Amino acid sequence: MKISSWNVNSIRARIDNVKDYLESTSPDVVLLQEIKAEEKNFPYEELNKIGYHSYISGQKSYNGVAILSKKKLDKINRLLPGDNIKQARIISTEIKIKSKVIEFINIYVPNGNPVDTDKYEYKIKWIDLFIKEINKKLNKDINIVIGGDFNIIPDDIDAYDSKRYLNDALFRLEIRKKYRTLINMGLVDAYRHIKKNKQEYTFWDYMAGSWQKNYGLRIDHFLVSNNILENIKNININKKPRSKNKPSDHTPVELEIS
DNA sequence: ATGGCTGAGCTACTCAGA
Repeated sequence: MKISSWNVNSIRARIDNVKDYLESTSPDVVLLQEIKAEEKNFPYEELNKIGYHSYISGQKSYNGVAILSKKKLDKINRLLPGDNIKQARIISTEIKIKSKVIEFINIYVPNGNPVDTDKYEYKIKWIDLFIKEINKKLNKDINIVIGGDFNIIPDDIDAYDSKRYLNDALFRLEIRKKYRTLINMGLVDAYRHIKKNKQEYTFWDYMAGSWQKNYGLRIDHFLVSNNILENIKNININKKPRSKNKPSDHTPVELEIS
C-alpha cells in the first residue's frame, strides 16, 4: 500500500499536476496540505473521475488539508483539541492494513515566520497541542502514521545551508526540540530510518532559481509509531512533480506499508 | 539585509508562504 503526502499549494491551481501524479503513480491514499479551498470549491468530481474519494478540512484562501483514497473511508476526524484559532490544519482517518488498524494523521503545521511574532507563538502552541494528542494515543498503544508538511527542518543534513536558518521558524533550536520530543515519545522519522544519511529535500523555494540549484529543505515528513516499524517497507521523495510546469514548491513523499 | 516568486481574493493590492 502506497501512502503519499504532498503540499500542493492550492488544489485548484494544481489540479492538472495532481491528476498527472495520481494517474502515473497510483497511490492508494494521498495526504494533501495547503489546498487553499473550501468544500464548495474543492474538485471532488474531477478526482472522483480518476478513482479517488476526497475527504477535506477546508477554509477560504489559506491552509486546508485533504485525504484522497481509492477506497471509501469512514471515521474522519478534523479536530485538534484546544486549538481555538481553528485553522484547517489536521485531518485523520483509520485504515486497516493486514491485522493492524492504523491511524493516519495528515498535518499542516503553521510556518511560524517571522519569529517572535504571534505567528511564531501560534506555531509553538499548535505543536504543543499536537504533541499532547499524540502522547495520549501512544499511551494507548495506537498504531500511528503522521504525514504532512511539518515546517520543521529536523537537522543540518536536511537543508542545503542550515546556517541560514538558525533563527528561522523552520530550524530554531526550540522548534527542532519539538520534533525531537515526538521522536523521543516513540515515533520514527521513516525517511531518515530507511535512507540513513542520504541528503534529499521536499521543498524548493520558487525564488532565485532554488530548484535549479537544488537549494532545498526537507520539511515534509512521515513519522510512524515504532509498533508498526516492521510494516514500513520503503519511502521515496518523488521529485518529478516539482520539475513540471506550474509546480507546487513542495514535492510528494511516498511511503510503502504492508 | 533584502528581494526574489506564486496563489487567493478580487480587480489593486495585501497577506501568506518558507
